[in-house]
Amino acid sequence: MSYKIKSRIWIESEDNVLLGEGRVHLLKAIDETGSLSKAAKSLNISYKKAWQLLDSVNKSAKKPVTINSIGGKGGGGAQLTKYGKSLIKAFDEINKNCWAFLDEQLSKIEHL
Amino acid sequence: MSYKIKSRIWIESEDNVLLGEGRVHLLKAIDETGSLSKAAKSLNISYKKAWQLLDSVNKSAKKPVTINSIGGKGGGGAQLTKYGKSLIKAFDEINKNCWAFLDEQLSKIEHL
DNA sequence: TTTCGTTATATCCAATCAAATATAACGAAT
DNA sequence: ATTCGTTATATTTGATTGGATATAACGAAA
Repeated sequence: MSYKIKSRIWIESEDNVLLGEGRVHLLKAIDETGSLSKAAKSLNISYKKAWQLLDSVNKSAKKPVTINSIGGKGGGGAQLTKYGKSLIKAFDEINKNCWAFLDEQLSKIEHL
Repeated sequence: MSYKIKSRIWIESEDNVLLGEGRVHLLKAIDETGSLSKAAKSLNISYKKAWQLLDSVNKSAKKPVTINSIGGKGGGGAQLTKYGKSLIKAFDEINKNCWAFLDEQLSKIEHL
C-alpha cells in the first residue's frame, strides 16, 4: 500500500480566507437553492455556521459575492452575483489543476 | 491589492496523516537538536504535542522515521533514520514544486 | 394589518482541542 | 546506589469551537 498526497488550497484577501473548499460548497448550494437557510440544510450544517461563512466571504471579497434580501415573497433569499460565480469557477479550475499536478508528483514518493 | 493562493499538502498512509508541514518542521528540529524535548522547545510547542506528532508519524510510516532512546548518557534522545530523511526530502521537493505551480495559476485570478 | 419564511443576531450549553502539570521508567555515568 | 535528562503517559484545567435555541427585523402578498 502506497502513500497518498493530499492537498487543500484556498484564496486569501488581506490575510482573511476568501474561498476554500467548504465555502465553495456553500456558495454552490446557495446557487442551487436560492437561500442561505436551504443551502445550510442541504449541506447538513447549522444556519449559524453557514451565515458566518457567507459573511466572512462577503467581507473578504472585493465585490459582493451574494446579494441577500430580507422579507418579501418567500421571506427573502440569497443569490450569487456574476462575480461570485467567476470566483467559484476560478477556484474549481485551480483546484482541479492542483490535484492533477500532485498526481504527477506521486512518482517522487512511490519508492518510499 | 490582489488575492493570494495558499496551499497545504500532506502525505497520508491508510487514511492517517504521515507528513505535513508541522511534522516536517518537528522532524527537522529533532535532526538538529538530537532530542524530542529540545525540538519541542525550539519550536515553542509543548512536549506533549511534539510527542503525539512524532508518535503519529512513526505509527503511520512503513518504516521507522526516528529512533528514540530512553535513559543513558544525556538521558536519551531521538534521531532521524535515513528513511525519515528521505521522506522529508521528498516532501520538501513536492511542496516547493506545488508552490511554484500555484504561482503559475495566479494569472487565473489576477483579474478578479 | 396579518401572515410567512427568510436574514441577522445573541445566548447558552456541550464537546472538542490545546496547554500545563505531574510522574513513572529508563540506562549510562559517576 | 545515586544522579541526570530524556522518553512516555495520565490528569486536570482552560480555551476555543460548534450546536441548539430563541428572537428581532424585514418586506411582499393576501
